[in-house]
Parts: sequence; C-alpha cells; structure tokens
Amino acid sequence: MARQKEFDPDEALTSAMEIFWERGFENTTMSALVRELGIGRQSLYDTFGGRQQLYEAALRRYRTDAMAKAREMEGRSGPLLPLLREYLDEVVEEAVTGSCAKGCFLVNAAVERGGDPGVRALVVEHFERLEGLLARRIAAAQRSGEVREDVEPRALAKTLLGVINGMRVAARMQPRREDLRAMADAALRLLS
Amino acid sequence: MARQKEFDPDEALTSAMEIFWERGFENTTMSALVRELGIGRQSLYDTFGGRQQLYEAALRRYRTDAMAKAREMEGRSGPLLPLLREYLDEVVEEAVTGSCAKGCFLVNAAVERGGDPGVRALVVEHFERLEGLLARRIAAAQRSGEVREDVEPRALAKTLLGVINGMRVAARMQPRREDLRAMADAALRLLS
DNA sequence: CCTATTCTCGACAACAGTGTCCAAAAACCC
DNA sequence: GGGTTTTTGGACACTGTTGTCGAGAATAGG
Repeated sequence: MARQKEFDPDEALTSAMEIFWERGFENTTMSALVRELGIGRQSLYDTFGGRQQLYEAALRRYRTDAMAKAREMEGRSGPLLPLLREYLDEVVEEAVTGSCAKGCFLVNAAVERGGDPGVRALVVEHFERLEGLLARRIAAAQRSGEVREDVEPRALAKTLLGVINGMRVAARMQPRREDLRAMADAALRLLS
Repeated sequence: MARQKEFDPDEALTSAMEIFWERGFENTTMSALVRELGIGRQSLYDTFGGRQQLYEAALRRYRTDAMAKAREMEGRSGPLLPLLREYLDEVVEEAVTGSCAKGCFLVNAAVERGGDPGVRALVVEHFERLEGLLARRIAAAQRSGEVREDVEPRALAKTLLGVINGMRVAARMQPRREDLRAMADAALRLLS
C-alpha cells in the first residue's frame, strides 16, 4: 500500500517523554524534539499531532508505567513495610537517575501546567488511584498490627503520598540520593 | 530634581510576585504584567530590568516573607506541636488562597526552573535554612519528650518538610482544604 | 518662569517558535 | 515496471514576545 515509517513511534514517544520530563513543557520546543529524536518535523506532527498532544501522550505513557509499578506492589502479598521500602527505593532511583534532576513527570506537570484542565485531570486521577491503592494496603496492615492504628488509612495514605511527592520536589532541587533515602527511611519508621 | 514614579515599586513587585506565583515564569509575559500592574512597559524595565530579573526579585521577596513566618515560629517558646500546627495551618491557607491553586512559589520555581542555577540556588538555600531551623526545634522537643526519639532530628525535619512540600504540590493539583488539613493532622500525629 | 532630569507611553525591530505547504523519495500492490 | 499512497525534509507564513527607541509629560530646583 504505502511507505512505512522509518522510526518507531513508541520509541520516539519514550524519548519525547524523557525530554519533556527533564525540561518541562515550555522549555521543550518542537524544533529541539525534531533535532534530538532525529525525526522529521512533518513526521512528528503527522504521528502525534502537535506539541500539546505529544505532551499529553507522554504524560499518559508515564502514568501507565508508574501505575504498573504501583500495581505490581499491590499484587504481591506479605507484610507492607518491606514492599513500601522497595517501592520507595524505586522512587528514589527514578527521581535521581538521568543527566539532570528530573523528579516525577506527573508532579512536574501538576506544578507547571496545573492550569490546563486536561493535564490536571490526568494527574489528579492518577494520584487518586494511587492514594486508594495505598489506603487499602495500609488498612490491611493496620488490621494485622503492622501499622499504627491511631491515624485513619486514608489520611495516612495522603501523607505518605505527600512525603513521596515532597521527595520528588527535593530531588528536582538537589538530587542527592542520601537525602532522599533519609526521608524514605524516616517515613517508613513513622508508620509503625 | 526630577519627576517621581507614579507607582510604588514595592507594591508592584508584590503584584508581580502573585502573578508569577500563580502562572509560573513561562506563562507570564511582560505584556501581561504591563497590563495587569497598570504600569508602562518602559517603567517596568527601568525599575526591575527584564523578565528574568523581575522573576528573581519576586522569588526573593517571597522567600523573605516565608522565612519571616518561619522565624516567628522559631522565636516563640513553649511546646513544639501547637506551634507546628499553627504553622501548618498557615501553609494550608496560603496554598489554597487566591483565584486559583498557587501552591508555594518556591516549590513551583524549583520544579519549573530547576535548570536555572540562580533560581535553584535561591530555592535550595531557603529550604536548607528551613530544615535547619526545624531540626533544631525538633531536637529540643525530643529532649523534652514531646517528639519521638527513634528518628534523628535532621531526618525528621527533612521528612516534615517533605510532607509540607507534598501538600503544596497537592494544593496545586486540587486545592481542597480538608485534604491538606488531613495531611497536616496526620503528619503531626506521626511525630509523637 | 525656565531648565534639567526623570518618568511614561506607544511604536517597533529583532527574534523565536508553531504548524503547514510542497516537492521528492520510498514502499507496497497489481 | 507502473501507479498509488504515505513518509520525509526543507522552506516558510504567521503569531507572539522581548527589550529598546524616541517623543512628550511631569516634577524639582534655580
């Protein structure tokens, strides 16, 4: 029928995501993406349909990956705290890895583009799901006596998520692994 | 000698700060500032010297105000937890007040312009000071038995700051007072 | 009242970035 | 091999933004 694309759209989206993640929306021009992805301008527009749409696609992909990690944690049984430690370690590594401080794409998006309803909805939805997931696991851990019971699960989940996002912000200022680990350790200790 | 300014530079800086705070750097054009401050373009450039410099000046002003609030808390004696509650209440109100979700200017700046060394330094310095201040008060509260002693003060301070910044991020996504209060309550409960 | 200095306002040059157009090239099917 | 469809790459129109220029207005001092 016709000519086939010379690049892999999925791979391109991943690269675009990393660039948007590091530099943010406003500091990422289409020209830069064309240059760094090694894809023609027109191909980029044809495939993804413009900067805003490409950004949202990148955000969706990040969100899917992030939720997969969280669900993987949910899927496993056993005590909560070791699972949480593992999860937090991943959060730290992700926030620190890369040429510069990236933090978390969703947090960055919320801060930088909270004004955009589409972006905001995308972000809010993710964190609500994550909070629900955490709250359920925390409630179970409270019943088994692993987590203190003087704070209700929902509030504990919100606060834990707060620490996690605080870690991401801290990582964006200064990606020092030991600082983030200290926060993670303390947060876990406080739960019991 | 000469004509005097028709506007108050200090007041103008305050307004500019609020606008940068709400919309961020890239989404705030000089033309918009000229329009909304009611000041001539040239006057703005003469007084503040360009967008980047105006932004940094606004950031400095915010930082000064924020540190003043923190020091006010430090100055007062008595048990720590009530003071912290008061402080957190202020944080919540500040993050929620305004026509839209503002969060914290410094957090926003760190996320949006972490790439700029000047901005980054400004932000890092502030949070380091704040962390030190908190750590000192927490250490004292530990000695008096008000705060649990199984986590060292520095780590506790980092984590508390993490929750606070997490609250600011949450506020930027969805400025719901009850959610932020729940986080603040839980964080305080976890300290004891 | 006059002069010197500073402020104010509209206009604008220079620049950067987005999204589109068009011609050429490439792949697939007949 | 020819025709058709799609991709590709460069050029470019258009828009929006920054920072500056020059003329005119306002104020303080002589």
